[in-house]
Amino acid sequence: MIETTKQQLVSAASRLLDAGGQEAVTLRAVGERVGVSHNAPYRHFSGRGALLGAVAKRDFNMLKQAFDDQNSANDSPEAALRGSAAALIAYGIEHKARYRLLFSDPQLPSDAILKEAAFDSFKAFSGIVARCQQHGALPDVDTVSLTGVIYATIHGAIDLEISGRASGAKGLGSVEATASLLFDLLRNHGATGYSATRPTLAIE
Amino acid sequence: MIETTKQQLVSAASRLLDAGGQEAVTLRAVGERVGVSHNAPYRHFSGRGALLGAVAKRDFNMLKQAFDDQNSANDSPEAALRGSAAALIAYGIEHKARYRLLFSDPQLPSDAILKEAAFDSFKAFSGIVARCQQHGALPDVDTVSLTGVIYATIHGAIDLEISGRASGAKGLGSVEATASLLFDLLRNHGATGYSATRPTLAIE
DNA sequence: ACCTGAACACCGTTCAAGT
DNA sequence: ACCTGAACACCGTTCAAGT
Repeated sequence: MIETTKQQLVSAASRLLDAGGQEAVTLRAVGERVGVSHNAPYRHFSGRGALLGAVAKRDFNMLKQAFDDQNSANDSPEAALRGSAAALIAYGIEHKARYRLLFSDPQLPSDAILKEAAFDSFKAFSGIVARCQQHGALPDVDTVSLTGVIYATIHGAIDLEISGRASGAKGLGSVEATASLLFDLLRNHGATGYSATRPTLAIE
Repeated sequence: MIETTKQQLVSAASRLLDAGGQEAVTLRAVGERVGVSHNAPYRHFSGRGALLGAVAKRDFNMLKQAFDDQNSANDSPEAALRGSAAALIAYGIEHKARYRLLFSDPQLPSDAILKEAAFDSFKAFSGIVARCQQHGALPDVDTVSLTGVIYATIHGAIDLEISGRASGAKGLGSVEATASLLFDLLRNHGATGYSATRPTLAIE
């Protein structure tokens, strides 16, 4: 399965994000990796922003898949929730610049297609939260609002971590510990040694 | 009280952040606002990054002051907590690019002085959390870890909001609603119509 | 339909020079 | 001590031209 030039450009941009962050993704560097000139990308994307948007769309789809996989692989809804959180955290830690592109970059031009991909991944996560509520593992409040709290907490913890804000002498635990504490508190202080299924991510 | 050239450069950078975001803060635009050449800033800062660091330090100090003010103005610890959250949220909404600079920009060069300013504001917030725990308004777990959860949630909600990620058809409530729901849930589902002292921010 | 090379406007930074 | 103007390397983007 060989990649088209367009797909190669997206892959090259993803690798450059991992290697050197946003600033490393210049059209000249992307072109060089693929073996085309620095303005060949304009034949496939309207500009640098649209290329980054394509990276984001691809990763949103992979995250949705990871959430769906957790949902299928775990009989316990709480295990699916913790496993999904772990998958998102792993993605953030291992692909900092890409995580920020998807969840934190205000410049990212989001067309309808990208918005849909982002919403689909959110829906998959939200569905797991709803399952937890039905099993009594999470409080019985409005599902979307509750998902908002959980999503915000995990995102905030990841973002503070990968932006270096948590590394100060703040004594903050790992991102996993923060997420785990939230889940425990939402279960009414029922601290457990619970361990979710180890997440697998099909992201290069 | 006239500003020194150095202070004028910091103020100009802050206003440019508010008006046009990070990309609008070019040394040429900063210099023009102050009435100096585009490389005059190098006489006061080691470069663009250090100038932005000075903006961040100033704002961290103002936020610490806002938290301390909330702590003094409210007899109820929970009112101080909700007021501090509201102050942080208001700063984020009204100064999006500056908020991101302080709490989310991985490029921001953080020397020891800036780290200390950031830590001091975190400590002020953490002290309010501790007061809430003593009054039974928050669960009796490790204070720093609990502050980490609360801080992550508020930061995550603000960041998703100002990066446009919450505006999709996700049905998410306002940032205030997300923070308020967290506080309610941490009090064991005790939903209240609680209203904190309106925060005031001494930020231009 | 897809790509190239030159060119343009813009940027951060450096440096020699001025007061 | 503080500032200026020219210059450099780099960038995204545009455009005329090639196949």
